[in-house]
Amino acid sequence: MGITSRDVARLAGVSQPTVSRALRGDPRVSDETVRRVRQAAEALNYVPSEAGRSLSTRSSHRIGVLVSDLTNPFYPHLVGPLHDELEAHGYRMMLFTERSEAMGAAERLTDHSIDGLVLATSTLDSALPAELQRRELPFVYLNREGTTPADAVVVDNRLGGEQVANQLVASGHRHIGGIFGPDNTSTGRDRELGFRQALADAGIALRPAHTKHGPFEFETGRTALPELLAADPAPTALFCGNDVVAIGVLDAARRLGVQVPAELTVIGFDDIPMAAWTSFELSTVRHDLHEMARTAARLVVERVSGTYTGEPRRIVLSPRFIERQTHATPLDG
Amino acid sequence: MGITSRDVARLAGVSQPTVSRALRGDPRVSDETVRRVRQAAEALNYVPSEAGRSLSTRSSHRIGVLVSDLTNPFYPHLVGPLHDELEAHGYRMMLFTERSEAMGAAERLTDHSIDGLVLATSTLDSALPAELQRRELPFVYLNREGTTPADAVVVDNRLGGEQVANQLVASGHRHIGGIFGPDNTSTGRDRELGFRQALADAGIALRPAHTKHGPFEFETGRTALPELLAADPAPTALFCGNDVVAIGVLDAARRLGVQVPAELTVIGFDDIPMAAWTSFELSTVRHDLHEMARTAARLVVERVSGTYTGEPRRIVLSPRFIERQTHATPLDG
DNA sequence: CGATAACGTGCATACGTATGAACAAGGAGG
DNA sequence: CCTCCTTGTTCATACGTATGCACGTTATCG
Repeated sequence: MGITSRDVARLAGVSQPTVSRALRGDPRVSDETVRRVRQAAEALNYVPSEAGRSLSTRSSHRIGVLVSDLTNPFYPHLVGPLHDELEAHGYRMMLFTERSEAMGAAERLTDHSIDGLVLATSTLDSALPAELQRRELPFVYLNREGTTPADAVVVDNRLGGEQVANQLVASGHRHIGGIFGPDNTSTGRDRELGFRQALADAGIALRPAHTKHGPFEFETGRTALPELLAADPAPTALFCGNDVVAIGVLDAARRLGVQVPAELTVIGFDDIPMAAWTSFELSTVRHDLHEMARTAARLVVERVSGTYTGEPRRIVLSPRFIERQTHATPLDG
Repeated sequence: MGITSRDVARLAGVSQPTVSRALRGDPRVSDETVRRVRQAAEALNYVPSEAGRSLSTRSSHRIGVLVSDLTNPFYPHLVGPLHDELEAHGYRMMLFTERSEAMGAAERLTDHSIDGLVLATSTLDSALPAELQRRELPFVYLNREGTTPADAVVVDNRLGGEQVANQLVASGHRHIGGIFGPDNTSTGRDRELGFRQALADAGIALRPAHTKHGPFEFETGRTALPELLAADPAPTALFCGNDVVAIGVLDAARRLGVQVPAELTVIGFDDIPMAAWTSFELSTVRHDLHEMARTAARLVVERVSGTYTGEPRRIVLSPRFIERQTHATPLDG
């Protein structure tokens, strides 16, 4: 079986509580005792049991992170900084990769193995946030936000959508299309909203035949492109829900022999590292993924530690248009 | 504070142990009592505390999975199936993303928050496996294996390397190069070994100026290509340590204006989904990632549950060459 | 009808750690 | 010389669940 603090106590010739205090740096323990306990712990390879500690302190010092699908290249770039920032605050990250926020997710999250949660893939219609609130598990929205009020760290997605629309209009595009994210995500909805609004303000129509909706996945872009190009007139520019979708479009364009950007302008959103690959050189909307993740970590830590107990906070980061090689004036301009 | 089994017991008018038994499906509890307990638990939103359960049963029903870097597209494809298969066996996955198997990793892994571990990124010179063995934490090597004996699920990497060499030779290539993985990984080493052996058997030299080593990352391929092409004569074919490296090479080739496969044949290893994208159409060596992950999950579950207690097992999966569009006969053939 | 078995439930306790309170030993001050 | 404080340690117990064992009840059989 495992080594317990009792074993260490026996070897060091002290009581179990003294072992606990010595190793946790309680100032009431004498230096000499600390030395003896440390030595004994070392000799036995003692590692305190997290289960015991959690039970006793009623806190696990772990923060959950819920993402949907790690094979989507977007999420790993969020998870890394989250891990590091939580670590820096003395918390450990516990990653949950629920495909869907399925039945039972709330139960699994509230079994006291985490003190708080970062929701990175919440949908607007999800029942999970309300359920978490009811069960009093502190949580923070990251990237996407839901309808239940809670701390949130997001990008100004409307502004990003506007920036893209303005760029396209300024470049002379008049047949503009969009492959938007799911309606039940705040990111998908707001990017589309801002984009549509700015186009409308510029007096440019966005035809239904030039738009699609779909999950933020490679396949969405890949399958959408041929369908959109079948429209008459075909769009000369496409705004994609995020970079992963845009890269799917670029991949499909290659397959179809469509020249980008000569025949088609493609714009993404997020500026993940892959967007900068020579194979894609994707024009996109950049925001600071790392900063976003770090901020979310900070907020959730403040919640679980009780450092902050006030009203929900909403941190909004600013996006910026990044011009690369998938962006040009239209042939028929 | 949280709802405990005592609260449920009080509401249902039974004792705490009965609640435990009722919810865990102990056959000794009467149907009527089960019904009452269930109802009370439901009404209170009771979720059993994992910490309490772990402490009492001395097992967490959690399996750790240690990977280095999730932004490497290879790993998410391993993690997904692992998660599902562990789930199917009644275990939960706990993902650890240590950048390095740093000091203290062994301690964090042996704090009894996991019953066993899947090592997906072990290096040959790592001290971690030996340390885990000393601390008696069951573990399984996945994809890569180490020197400390333990269950392992791997690909026949030597055979894969041989297959690539034979293909290149059969296609008429004589100036062949390689961008191999790190020497301290079993995958890097074995693929290189098989490749070199088969070339030697065919009487074809592998010049030092045509080879490089580096981590299994995009950047490795991207930076290596120009250096290798500077050799005289330049290689007409390159075997890459894995797909991610090969995609880095393809990306660099695009930047340099090198035509693939007309001027350069590029071969990868793993057949991750991205290899099949139109943008790459990478010829590669396929093995069953999902099967590999599922098998590792099975082995580690057998270990922690005590179903299997015998000698270490080594499961070897067979690779198969997949011909796509980055593979042709050389111009100077 | 009494002995016995089968069934259902409660009691006591273990798991490993942390912590408030009690306590022992020693030193300072009156 | 007694009191009071300081310092370092131990005692007792809590945390929430699971489980061996004892116990009570009812059905079963001789």
